[in-house]
Amino acid sequence: MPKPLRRRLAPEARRREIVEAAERLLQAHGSRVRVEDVVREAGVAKGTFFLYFPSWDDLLETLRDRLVAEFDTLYPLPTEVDGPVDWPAVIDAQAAAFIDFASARAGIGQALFHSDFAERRPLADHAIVRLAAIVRAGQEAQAFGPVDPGPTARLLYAAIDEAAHAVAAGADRAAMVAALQTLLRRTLAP
Amino acid sequence: MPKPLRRRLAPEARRREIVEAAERLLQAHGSRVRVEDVVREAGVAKGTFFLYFPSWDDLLETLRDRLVAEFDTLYPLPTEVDGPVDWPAVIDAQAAAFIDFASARAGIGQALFHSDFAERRPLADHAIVRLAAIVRAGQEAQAFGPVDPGPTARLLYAAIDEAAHAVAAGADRAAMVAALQTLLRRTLAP
Amino acid sequence: MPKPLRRRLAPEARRREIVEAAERLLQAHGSRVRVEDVVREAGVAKGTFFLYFPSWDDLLETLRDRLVAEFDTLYPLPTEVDGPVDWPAVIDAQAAAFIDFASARAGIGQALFHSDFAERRPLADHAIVRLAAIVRAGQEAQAFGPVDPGPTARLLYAAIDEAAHAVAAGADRAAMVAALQTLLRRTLAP
Amino acid sequence: MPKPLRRRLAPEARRREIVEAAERLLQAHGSRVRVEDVVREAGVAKGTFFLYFPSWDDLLETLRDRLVAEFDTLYPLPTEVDGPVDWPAVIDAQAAAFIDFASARAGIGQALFHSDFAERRPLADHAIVRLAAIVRAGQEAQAFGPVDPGPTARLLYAAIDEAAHAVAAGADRAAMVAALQTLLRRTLAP
DNA sequence: AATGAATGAGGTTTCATTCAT
DNA sequence: TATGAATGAAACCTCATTCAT
Repeated sequence: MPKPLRRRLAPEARRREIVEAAERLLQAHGSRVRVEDVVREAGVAKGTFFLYFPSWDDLLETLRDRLVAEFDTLYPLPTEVDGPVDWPAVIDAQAAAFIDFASARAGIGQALFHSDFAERRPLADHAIVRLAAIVRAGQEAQAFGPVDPGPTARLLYAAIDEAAHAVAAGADRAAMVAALQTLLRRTLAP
Repeated sequence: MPKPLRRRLAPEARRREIVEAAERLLQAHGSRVRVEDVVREAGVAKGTFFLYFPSWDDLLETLRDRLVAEFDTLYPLPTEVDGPVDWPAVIDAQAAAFIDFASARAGIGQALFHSDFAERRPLADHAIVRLAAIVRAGQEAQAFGPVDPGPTARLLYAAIDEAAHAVAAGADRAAMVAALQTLLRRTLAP
Repeated sequence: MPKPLRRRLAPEARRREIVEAAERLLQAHGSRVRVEDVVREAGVAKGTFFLYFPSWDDLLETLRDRLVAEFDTLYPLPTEVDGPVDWPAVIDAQAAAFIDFASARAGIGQALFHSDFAERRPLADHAIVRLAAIVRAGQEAQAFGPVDPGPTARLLYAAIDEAAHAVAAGADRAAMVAALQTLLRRTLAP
Repeated sequence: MPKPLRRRLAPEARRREIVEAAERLLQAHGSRVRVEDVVREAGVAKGTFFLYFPSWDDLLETLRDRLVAEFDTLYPLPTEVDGPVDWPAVIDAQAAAFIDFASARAGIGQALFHSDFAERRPLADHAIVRLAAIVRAGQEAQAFGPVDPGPTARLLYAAIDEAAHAVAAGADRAAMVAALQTLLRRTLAP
């Protein structure tokens, strides 16, 4: 049995390895994953885990922040500096992007957003705030009707999230995207 | 001295006692509730619990079925035997009913539908099927537009559920209902 | 391998078995003893331990209370109902009794009274209060001089305890008892 | 960029830094202090600690030796070269000195002398030997009575230590010193 | 049918000590 | 000499489930 030898890494690198190991496992097995599994996957000792994360929930929180930041980076909101924005198209694109992003990460999504963890450590509604901002900008540009942005953004986000969930569960992507776009466009129509 | 055997109740009654004890506790404390808590609340021994439910998850499943059936009984769908049906009004009424029903049972809802349990034991999409039926009936009556009933029902259900969640969490009920009705009517408009 | 079969006992009996197993081990190995050791010695599962004691320190506290009560029962203080009391003799007898009692339980004494546990869960100074009561009664009976009972009792208890410790560690019992009795009688002499 | 090597200090100085950091922390927090805390306080790496002390207990032993030596230096025993010695006064003075010395270092005292460490690494009874020497010298000078020096010194030390402990815990210093001096003088009186 | 004592695998977390750099 | 990332055994504790009574 080849002893797996102690590899010394820069803290950020080791931390990232653990995070990525967790990501892989959560993706595959959802919230059944435990510290024990993560350290095996990452090839580190159990103590090493707690060197980087005070508790299991702190790892999940890190993962959640990472995921949110990653989406924001991949799909930034347009600004008006480059000319007028086609807000309906933006909503469509963001929704489609979210579906693809989230349905490709269904296991993680379940573990982070639809599990007991989400209940224990509620998330500031970043995605909803983001959506509400789009709605308000579209309203200012006369592209959207006079819906109440806050509550509406919340409902739309739920629909988008559900679409991602459905696609991940095997639903027809094209049908879901079409239904979602109908819902979005009609709800926000002037 | 013969033990004071608790034979007071017929099996069905005993089973119901346990179920109702669980309901009360889940409502109050969500998915943190344990077998231990339920048997204490129900006034039965731990073993008795497993006499009636092979596992904890089976109790939750029972609870889920009960909840679904209760809603269906309280808010039955109209049939056309009594004359034409105002389908948009039906959707509105069902949505409002759901919001009130679910937001009054937020703890249970969390434990049954937004927890690890929901993942372990996925639910046949009863509520969505029901909504799709309404959509189809409305379409046949020319009251709704040509949306794809299955996917659309799924998205609408997500929005309705989210509205209930938001109301339970303290959001303004009137604003949520208004936003939701806008979304429903516009999405389904002919 | 003969599976050790599950023995069902009355709670008090099982609790006593655990306590006594702990007593044996602490006597032999002092504060190195762990939950794991106790359950093995008692022949119960780990969970059973925590069924009876919320934490390890709670077991130690139980042991401490037991020990104190046992001494009080074995060597009760005399009352004046049966005629005048020879207080110097009482002090001598109590001290000798304590030495024998405690030196026969040195391991336990260490774990309960001279360990980090004693620091974490300080004990109400039962033994000192008891000694102070004897000093005061002796003073009222003109048998003892005008020392300050509280502080003096504290110092005398320390001396008695140390004598027990020394005897347990192999010191000559007769010499320790003699030195202690000299100290007690002279300190308290009228 | 070359690492800022901390070669500032000679080994002896570095070692003393660690010892003093430990002293400060033990004084403040007793036996709860860990290696981690000490190295942070001393500003050295964890490995450095084990370069100077093979184990945690070795540090504590060093600390103990230091403390004993410090007391001996601060309060040396008188010799007869300068004329006759007032042995009862010496005992009183040493006791009072010990009380002040030890009660000002209660945290350290707990960690070194009243903890599991004291059990793991028993101390050669330096303080007791010292006290016995005083008793014997006093006896030779006819200042003390015919008590058994060894056992008596042990008991007296226990009383003195307890007095320090009590003062540190908030007891009235004057009352404790008075009670202790009564005990010492009477026990040793000719 | 009912009980509740007992189980034990599984979970998180701690920390003195090691060792690659 | 110094560092600090890494280790891993060991600790405490939980709780769904079992089974002798």
